[in-house]
Amino acid sequence: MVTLKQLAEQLNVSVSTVSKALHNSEEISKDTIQRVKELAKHLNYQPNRMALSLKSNKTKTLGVIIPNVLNHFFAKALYAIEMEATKQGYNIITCLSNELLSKEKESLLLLSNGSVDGFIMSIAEETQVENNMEHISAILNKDIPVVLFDRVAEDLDCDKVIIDDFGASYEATKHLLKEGRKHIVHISDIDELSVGKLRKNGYLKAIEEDANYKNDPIFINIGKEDDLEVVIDDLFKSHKNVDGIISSDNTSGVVAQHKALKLGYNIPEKLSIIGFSDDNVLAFTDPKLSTISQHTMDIGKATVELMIERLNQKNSTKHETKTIKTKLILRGTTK
Amino acid sequence: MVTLKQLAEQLNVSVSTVSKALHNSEEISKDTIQRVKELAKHLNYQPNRMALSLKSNKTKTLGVIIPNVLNHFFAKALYAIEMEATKQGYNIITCLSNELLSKEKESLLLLSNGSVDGFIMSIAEETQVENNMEHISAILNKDIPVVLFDRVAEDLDCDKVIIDDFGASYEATKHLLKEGRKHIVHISDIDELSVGKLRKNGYLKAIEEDANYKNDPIFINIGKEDDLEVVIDDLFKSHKNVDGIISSDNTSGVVAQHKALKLGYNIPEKLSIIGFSDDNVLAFTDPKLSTISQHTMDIGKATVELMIERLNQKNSTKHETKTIKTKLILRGTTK
DNA sequence: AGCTAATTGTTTGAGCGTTACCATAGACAT
DNA sequence: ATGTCTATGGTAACGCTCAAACAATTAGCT
Repeated sequence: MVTLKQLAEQLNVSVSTVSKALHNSEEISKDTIQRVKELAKHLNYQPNRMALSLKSNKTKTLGVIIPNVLNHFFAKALYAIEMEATKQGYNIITCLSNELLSKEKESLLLLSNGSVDGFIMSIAEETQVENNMEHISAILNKDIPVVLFDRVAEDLDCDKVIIDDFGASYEATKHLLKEGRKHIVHISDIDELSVGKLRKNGYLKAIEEDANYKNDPIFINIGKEDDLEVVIDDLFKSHKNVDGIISSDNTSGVVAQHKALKLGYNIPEKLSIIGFSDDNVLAFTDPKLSTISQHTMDIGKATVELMIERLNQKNSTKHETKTIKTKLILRGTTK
Repeated sequence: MVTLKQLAEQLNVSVSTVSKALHNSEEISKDTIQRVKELAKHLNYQPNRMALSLKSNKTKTLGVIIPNVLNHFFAKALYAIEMEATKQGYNIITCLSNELLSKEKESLLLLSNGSVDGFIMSIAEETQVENNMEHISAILNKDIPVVLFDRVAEDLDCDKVIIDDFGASYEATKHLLKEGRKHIVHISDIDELSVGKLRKNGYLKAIEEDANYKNDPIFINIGKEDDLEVVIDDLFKSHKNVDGIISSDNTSGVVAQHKALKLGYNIPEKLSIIGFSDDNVLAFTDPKLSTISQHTMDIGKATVELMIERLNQKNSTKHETKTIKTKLILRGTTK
């Protein structure tokens, strides 16, 4: 890499002159500025990032910790985060916690040595289950900003971006109730997660509020070890009269639809399905799955925006929680 | 952040003593070493990454440039790369080219200022279409190592990790021929990509070699603007007698299967399907889709391994191209 | 005992590539 | 002379490491 020193030597001026010239300093003569810039361009000079960071104590880099990139929601969030960060002149260092507390801890630790200006993260499952947030508090105590998205923790004092999981689920369930459904099932593979609980409660609330709904709520939990398809097969075996399904993740709604069609359920006449899904699954469904759109791009964007704001006025201002609107998109699997 | 200087002041020794003590230098007395380490631990000292990098001219960071994270193959590759990099003590800065030459160029440029020790990348579609590799050569000329995976460029002199696209497609087609299929279609949404061409040619070769196969090859190209579902509907309309399908991407095989089943095709009795798919789509298929497994985890791992090798012996050794084995996995959509 | 020589433990200083601040040299005006 | 520009150079600092210098002790030798 070409350095200021090399430019200075070739031009027979001092390093500081070169530095100033490249910054268009008033102190330097037009002529010198031009000579310096020409050579710099010619030699393809780029200021060394590490030296800059060392000097300024800013890295222009964000640490992004994602529980699972193979989950479409997080892949899309990463996509949105990368886009917005790039737009704002930041790079992202991506770490995957793989839902493990240990990996999350390690990433946080390893990057808190001046590698990044702040962290954007969604909390790993294990971390939420064990409710162990010390590693995150530790980062906050070091005055490194953290913005949480989607899976957040109540008691962490930092910026957050969430959706109204409770409300979205409540609304979707209400819709099924309005259709007159009497046996509505809630399927979830994220029962222990904050968002999972909220979605479940939204469903529950809607059902409990409905005076005409006489049946008990039905919760189907997909455990880590469970085979989604088997669980859903079992569901239809044990609950032949199910006529509404709310799925709290991207895939189980689709699988439920497939299984139901195979069993001869008439969708949406006899059975309605709504999934917390992205449109990447639509091509696999017929009729097209009705979904709760999470506006993942907006989530990612808002996350980065909050972070940058925070970085630009580190101290002051109270922490903010931004709620991104969801949207119930009715397609072919609902009436 | 705590610095050596702060430790030194508190302990009344010089900065270099502290530095050496933390490195267990022989020169420092046991006693001092212990005192230093205790305080360091107590104050949670972490060496400043930027200072280290500036000094050593190593960042322990890799730039990873991915064409599209929403594509499951790349998400999985990213996953594998992150895992292996972390294992080897490297961080990754992730950039998404979104299939654009301009974005790819920019990422390469921005990170080549000492931000990373090397680049791992799969080439953007636009870059391959325009066959413009100058930005990558430029990086190589700067002596920054690059490892390409999956989508590579013949004439770039660097390490590469690929699969035998031609062979895999050839083998899969052969299988369909062995089943006695007479109207085999090749569906692709990556026709302009190096890998797309190879897969197509593998299919073609197998068909041409088969003396008993009398029909013309049938190529279905999914363009950027096309609606996959519409194109596949059209396929079945215009080629009612299709009895074999090779799909060169993760989703079109699945969609083809759905459409075919809906139209009443008997799978696999009357129609066989093989996709270049990962197992994430299996839950959406019934019978289960037969696939060419690309061993994406191995690809990612090999990529990082090649990179680390290269970094550890920068000069010397000729560049290597590693071919990861594929595997034809026959499930329910083939006989 | 009295000297050098080796050993031990520490400090000094330079340098990685930058930038910010301060200093200085020369030209010119007062 | 003194002051005021203009254009440039020098130095320190960011946090770290490494080579070299140094001081203080200990060992070795006559």
